[in-house]
Amino acid sequence: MKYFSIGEVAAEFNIPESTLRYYEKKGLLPQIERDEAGRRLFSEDHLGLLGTVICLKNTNMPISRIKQYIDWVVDGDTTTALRLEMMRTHKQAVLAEISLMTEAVGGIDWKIDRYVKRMQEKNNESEE
Amino acid sequence: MKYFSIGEVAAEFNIPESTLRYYEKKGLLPQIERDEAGRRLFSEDHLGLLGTVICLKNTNMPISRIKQYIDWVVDGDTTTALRLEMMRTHKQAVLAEISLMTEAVGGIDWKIDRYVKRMQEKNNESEE
DNA sequence: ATACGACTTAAACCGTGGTTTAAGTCAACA
DNA sequence: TGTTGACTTAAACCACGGTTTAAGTCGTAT
Repeated sequence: MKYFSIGEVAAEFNIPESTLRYYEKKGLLPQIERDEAGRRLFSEDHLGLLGTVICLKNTNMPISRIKQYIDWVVDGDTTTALRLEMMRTHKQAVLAEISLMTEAVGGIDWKIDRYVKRMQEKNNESEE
Repeated sequence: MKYFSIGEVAAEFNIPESTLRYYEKKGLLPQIERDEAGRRLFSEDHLGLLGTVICLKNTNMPISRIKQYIDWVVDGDTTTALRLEMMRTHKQAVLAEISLMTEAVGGIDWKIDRYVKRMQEKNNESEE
């Protein structure tokens, strides 16, 4: 099985190594092996897990909750129902936030329109 | 002109009074008048401004940048072009974040599907 | 008169999510 | 042999966005 150094993983996902260490410490990347010199060896599984962590982070799930999810993943198939429920709940929260932001974009557009018109008026005046 | 107490504004927008005081201190709500006893008097204009602040906050604009925007509003029409550019830039950032989240919802959906199937399999097994 | 509720202040405090620092280990290359 | 470069650790530090605390001032209702 192929393993990756922390530097490779950091480059691959374009995040600082310090963040990877921080995630491990917080329990988001469990059971990372080490080589003889104590250096982390990330497996393919860890890359997948990290992808999931980043996905959840991108949707503003707090670290403590991501940890809960990862703990359940580690626990195996007995936690499928719990994970399913968490993902369904989270999806609803994300959709709610997307609508909030989409609504706000409407307000921003409204301002943009006003400013564009104001700029046009200013230009017209200067041509008179 | 009608004025509103901090309690009324807090209730209207459903945010703590402490947050309104914090926003004033940070410069997001400028030129709030006071009554003889030193209590804040929010004008209708302030309600509008607060709506804008909340809109920008809902789209994750940092306080320092919201303050810049408000400063420009206070400066008047000479800053229209600056505000226009800021709103256009911000809109692009918000749209980018919305797509990031929308993409993440795809990943979440994928997990939901897997877990649903896994649950169904488990139920089938228990019926054998 | 007094007690209550709504308000005031400055300053201290808090959780979140990392980032930075300092000191050290190790492998490989000149 | 010695000096890079990639890694290790624990602990300190940071920005952000508020929230809480403590002590005090009003206006009004009983």
